[in-house]
Amino acid sequence: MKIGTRARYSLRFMVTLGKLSSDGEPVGLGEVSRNAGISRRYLDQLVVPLKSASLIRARAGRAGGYVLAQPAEDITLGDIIEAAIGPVAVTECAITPEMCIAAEFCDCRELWVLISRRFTAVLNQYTLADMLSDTWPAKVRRELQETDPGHELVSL
Amino acid sequence: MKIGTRARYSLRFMVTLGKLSSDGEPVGLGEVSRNAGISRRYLDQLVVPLKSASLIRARAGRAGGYVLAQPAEDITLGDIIEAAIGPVAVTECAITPEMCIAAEFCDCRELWVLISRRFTAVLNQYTLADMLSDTWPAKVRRELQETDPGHELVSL
DNA sequence: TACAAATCCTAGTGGATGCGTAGGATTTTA
DNA sequence: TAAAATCCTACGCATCCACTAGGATTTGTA
Repeated sequence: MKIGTRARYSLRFMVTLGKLSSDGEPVGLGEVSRNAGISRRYLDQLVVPLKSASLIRARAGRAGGYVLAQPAEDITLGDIIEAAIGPVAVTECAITPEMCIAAEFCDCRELWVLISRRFTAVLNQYTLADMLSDTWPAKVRRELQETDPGHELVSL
Repeated sequence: MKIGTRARYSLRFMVTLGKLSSDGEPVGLGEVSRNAGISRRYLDQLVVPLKSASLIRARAGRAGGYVLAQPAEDITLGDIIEAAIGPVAVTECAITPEMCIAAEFCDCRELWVLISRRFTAVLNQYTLADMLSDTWPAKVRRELQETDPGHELVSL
């Protein structure tokens, strides 16, 4: 149930782009590639859906590159992930109830819906600006403490 | 990032077993297979880790089958899923920070940890007994209303 | 106007993983 | 002793993922 590189790299791309393009000048994929540790060729592809979703704008040609198409405050993490891989859900039946409603024996769908919503809730709660801020780690840590105290499996 | 059949069927298996074995007599895989809509051969495999985790007990031989090894109240959904597919996390780096800590450019790990914990929090919040109760759908619905009101994408 | 540097578009491929089947050995009860 | 169940290992197939590749097009600059 792991999230694949498409979503992960897309997010990392957006974060990196946000860092590098603070002056508003377009940033080339080569530079992002070096800074984010993602193959340039692969970035080529990842960028397509982000552009279709109007999260970034491209300038072709020499001295071209990409810029955020909206202020980072207006781009939620959900926007990014959904653009990258489509609707976020933990099972197919959480998106398309008809697939499972016929199967009267399975009482699990409610659970998968609940988990899927918790998932998207986090994604919609934060924006790219949150991740760009240097208080980001502290913010997450605080959130973890509040909602899930006394859990130290992952140190963070 | 979908959950595979291993986890989904394992949960469905446990629910079905709970329903069928209320009298304490072992239930054969054939019967579960018919009731849960899962291939008997496949169940054969799914059952192994559940047994290792002491969630079910087997009786071999004729008139054998499986029983819950603990009261349904004591089996959390997290127990089941973890037995089926191992630690629940949305990325590898959420489990093994060392994998990513070297990469100083990626600020995404915190997010994946947060989401993973939200995931497991739901799983640990409910038990098999919850799912066996006929108030289960209502309970989930209430939970959704409270934490995420005004969200009607999936009807449930 | 030519060149360089960038985006853009479409395939294709190798590997891994997931899903399920299959055969048969072993245990236990009737 | 036969039947019905668990138990164990292997394998096959399909699908998806991650990434590479080649080249076309756009655009700024000398």
